[in-house]
Amino acid sequence: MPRPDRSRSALIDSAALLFRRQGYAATGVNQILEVADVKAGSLYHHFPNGKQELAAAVVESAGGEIERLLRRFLDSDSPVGEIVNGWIDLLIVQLASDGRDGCPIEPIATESVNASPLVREASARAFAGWTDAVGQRLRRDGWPERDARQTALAVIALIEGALILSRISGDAAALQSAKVAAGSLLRSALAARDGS
Amino acid sequence: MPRPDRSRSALIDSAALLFRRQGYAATGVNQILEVADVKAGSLYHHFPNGKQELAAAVVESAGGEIERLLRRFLDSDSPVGEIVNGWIDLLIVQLASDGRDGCPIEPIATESVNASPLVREASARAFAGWTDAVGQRLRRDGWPERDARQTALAVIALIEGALILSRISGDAAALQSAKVAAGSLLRSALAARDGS
Amino acid sequence: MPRPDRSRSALIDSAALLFRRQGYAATGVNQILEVADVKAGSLYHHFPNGKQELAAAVVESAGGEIERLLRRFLDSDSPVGEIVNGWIDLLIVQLASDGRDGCPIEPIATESVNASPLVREASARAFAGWTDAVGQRLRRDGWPERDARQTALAVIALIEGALILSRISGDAAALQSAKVAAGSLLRSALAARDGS
Amino acid sequence: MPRPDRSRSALIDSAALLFRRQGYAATGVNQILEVADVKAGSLYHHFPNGKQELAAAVVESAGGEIERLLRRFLDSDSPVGEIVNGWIDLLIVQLASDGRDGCPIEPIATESVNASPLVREASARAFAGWTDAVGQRLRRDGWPERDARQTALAVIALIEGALILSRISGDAAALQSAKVAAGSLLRSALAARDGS
DNA sequence: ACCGGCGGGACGCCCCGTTAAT
DNA sequence: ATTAACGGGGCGTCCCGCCGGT
Repeated sequence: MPRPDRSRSALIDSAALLFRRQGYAATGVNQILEVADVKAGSLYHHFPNGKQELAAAVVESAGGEIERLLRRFLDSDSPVGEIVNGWIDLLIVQLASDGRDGCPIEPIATESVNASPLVREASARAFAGWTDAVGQRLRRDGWPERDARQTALAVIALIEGALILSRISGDAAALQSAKVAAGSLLRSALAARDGS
Repeated sequence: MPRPDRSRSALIDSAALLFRRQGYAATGVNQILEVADVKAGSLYHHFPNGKQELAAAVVESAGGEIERLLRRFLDSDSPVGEIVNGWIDLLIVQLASDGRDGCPIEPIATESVNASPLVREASARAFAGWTDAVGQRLRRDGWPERDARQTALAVIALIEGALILSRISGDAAALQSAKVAAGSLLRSALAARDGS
Repeated sequence: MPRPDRSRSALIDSAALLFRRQGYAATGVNQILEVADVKAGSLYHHFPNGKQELAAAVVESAGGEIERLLRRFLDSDSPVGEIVNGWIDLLIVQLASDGRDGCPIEPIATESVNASPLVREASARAFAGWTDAVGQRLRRDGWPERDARQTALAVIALIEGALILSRISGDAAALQSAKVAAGSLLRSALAARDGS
Repeated sequence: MPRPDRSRSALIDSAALLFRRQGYAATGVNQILEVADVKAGSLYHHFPNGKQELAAAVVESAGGEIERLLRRFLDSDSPVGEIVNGWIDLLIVQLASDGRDGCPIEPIATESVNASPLVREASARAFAGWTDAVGQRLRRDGWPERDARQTALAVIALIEGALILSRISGDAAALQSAKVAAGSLLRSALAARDGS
């Protein structure tokens, strides 16, 4: 007998995997159910608003998990630039994995931006959380508030974009360039601050 | 009487519009046909491989158009940084338009990355074209080949990523930050080169 | 804490309302549960045979209530014709109400005629009760058994049919015509008897 | 190879049969498709609004067919009362058939009255057509306009109601009583007119 | 005895992208 | 070169058990 609430997390996990690889619209609910080994009735019990609500839960879950991991990385004493470089290296490895996994949130977010406010808002929260994580670390390093926010946002954008380009082109060149560029952004601003 | 080949371009234009707003999988062939005012038979006359081939044509068309426009911008005598800033300003305006239009290619590309090599390759070509346009301008400015390529790729990734984040968050902050960051990347690399 | 058996009557009342407006098959058990503010477990406690048994209970309850009301009307000293006219006037008012309510039994009965003997028999009993009520009054007025039965049946049929036609056409014309016709049937039969 | 437009009429015929026996909501589209031996795609080609539009077409088709038949009956020289008696006898025979067939329109109409204006209006037209057919015959017999309309409406209501009661009770008593009552209504009014 | 949460399959209607015929 | 037909699958919701708690 399955213990209560196995269904819910199984659905989120399976959906996260499939959305990440195939996209939101291209992934059928039935496929998710099959992978999760859960019957349709249960989905509707846990997520009365169906696929959209499930997607929002996936975004929240994956976004939160990534944010926690990111914050743990950023808590280290290493320079931010090195931490971000390490982070991107992780993405490169993921990209080389079987599923050619990219960002777990971006496909869901992009496809739902004009269709599901529920998902859009969850995605916005997730990205904001990541940006805040980086921004707070920069502030701790002594960056002025405004510069910290802007640079954090640019770094997240740079990584997102590079991940997409790399997935499409099939090689890691974009991510490698992003490493160099992120290092430059984080260093150059530092230099500017030091130079003041 | 419609002149020959009205169908083909009407299909591409309509599909481009709809894919950009709704995504690839979420856009039905019937919807495209209706908007284009074209009957199903014509689609399979011009694009025997159906929706995928149409999407590839859209990517090629939109990608080429953007590349031509980008090259015209980059031909100016202004500094690259200013040109890129102007480019991003255009995207900010587009984002504020009715359709909250983002990149015309990225949604198609992301959704097709694991599903349609045809589209994936067309998308890769488009992004490579843009990157080359920027890279060539940097080389003309005297940048060494390797730096030019890397920085161009990073700038395109940065813009792509910022556009996505801005679309999702609903405000232009990410694109604004991208402007600052792009300026920094293009300037700092120049400085590094000059300083050497 | 809800007092025992609130659930049962709440279910019957809610189901009666919804079946009458939407029909039997078109009304979901979940909708009934929601309106009744009762959880699924309770339904299958009170009605082990589920929706069908609930429908039968609704028919029995509503049918009995109407029969009691009808008998009270018919107990008056007024001529039958006038009583029936008053009855139809009530239906006209109900029809003009918010829910455009028709007969509470007929939709359930019609939909179940070939599907649920349980409900079919309950419906037959309800209609037979109404017919008997009218027939008994006619006998009390001195009508011969056979005429009383036939005319009572015809009057009930006439009213049922007129109610349906009025609901569909959206105006009360059919019910108005039924008033005239019912008066004629009850008078003419009387005349025939007197004239004999 | 099926010749064009076989699908459309096959769908209407099959739906008419099934709706009449099982009701509208209780009949699944898939069941109709199976009986008609037609694939789902075709249904939505001929009836873009789906089940509702199909039901409206069924009502229109069956209603029209009955009206034509009814008018042919009423064109005869026999007295109206006899014609109506003959008509009811037909219904009694139908009721005794395998499918316990009742009115082909009433179940659809009743179930859709609060759900589908499309069907409601088609049903109203059908019933109005039948009423007009009887009313016109009465006028031809010399009845005054108002009496003709009212009596025609009452006769149709009486027959509809009796058919329902007979279907539910499982015997033809209600229809038999309706024969007597209809005869009385049509004769008594005639007598009144003659007596004037 | 009564109620609540969760799960289970089946099926609801609709529409998809596509192919053949007229 | 348009209208008809084709299967298959889209998501949602159906009605109903089986528990555990009270």
